[in-house]
Amino acid sequence: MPELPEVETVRLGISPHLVNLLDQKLLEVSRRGKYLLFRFKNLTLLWHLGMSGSMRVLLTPVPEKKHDHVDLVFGSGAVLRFNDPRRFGVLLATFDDPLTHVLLKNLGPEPLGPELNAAYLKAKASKRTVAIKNFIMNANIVVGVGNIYATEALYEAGIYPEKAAGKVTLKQFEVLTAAIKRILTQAIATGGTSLRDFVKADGKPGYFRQELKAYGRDGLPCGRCGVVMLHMTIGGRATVYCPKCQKR
DNA sequence: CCCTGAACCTGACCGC
DNA sequence: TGCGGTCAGGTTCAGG
Repeated sequence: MPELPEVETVRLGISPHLVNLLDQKLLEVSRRGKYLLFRFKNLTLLWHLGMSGSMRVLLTPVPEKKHDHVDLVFGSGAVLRFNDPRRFGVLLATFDDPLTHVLLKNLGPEPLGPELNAAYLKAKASKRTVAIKNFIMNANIVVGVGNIYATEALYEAGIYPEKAAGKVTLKQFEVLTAAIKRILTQAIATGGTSLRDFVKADGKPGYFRQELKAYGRDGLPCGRCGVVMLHMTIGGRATVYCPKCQKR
């Protein structure tokens, strides 16, 4: 453990660069994939919620709860409080263009923009043997499609989740692309999916859970054909599918 | 380069 | 009530 001289050396080294650095306006909160970007004049905070992170805006003081890890305190007195039981979340500052940061530079296109389309996915999937579910969950291919929404999108598109990405047809990618965009858009509109931990900034859960048609419905009848939905594990993640509606 | 599986961490839940 | 095993919304990394 560093002793006093080492601590003092650190203090002298960092102070000239950092004093007053954070005493500035938050200009914008944007998003790239699942990363939140808090843009200030001289730096950007990159903040990822991991598996279990959530953020609350507190306008009046509130006692800390278990797994509250970070407060971002504003001049107004408002506090942005970060809670993350599993601690897979990430918070770091970058002083360069955040989009060139190692965590962001290799990310694929945003799913709701025109860059995500069937032709793009078809080209990227060429010759690849990985399951289509893993493929669309790969942030280097397209960002923002996690286990819930990959499961839902493949169900809606009628594609067997373990089908090799390279064997998915252009027509299937057209249907899949439309499904991803529709599902993500609707999930955003309903505040996301709350399974246990997740709450919105106002402390309330999201309501997309009641719209889920595949995720978590193994053993229940398919809403389209009535056949019992099945469970499988792909890439270590739970996957639910309809054996009749989802084509291999 | 691609693919797979393990690792990171804590808590909830289930069966015994 | 307790214990052990399993599982969970994401991402990175080692090894083949």
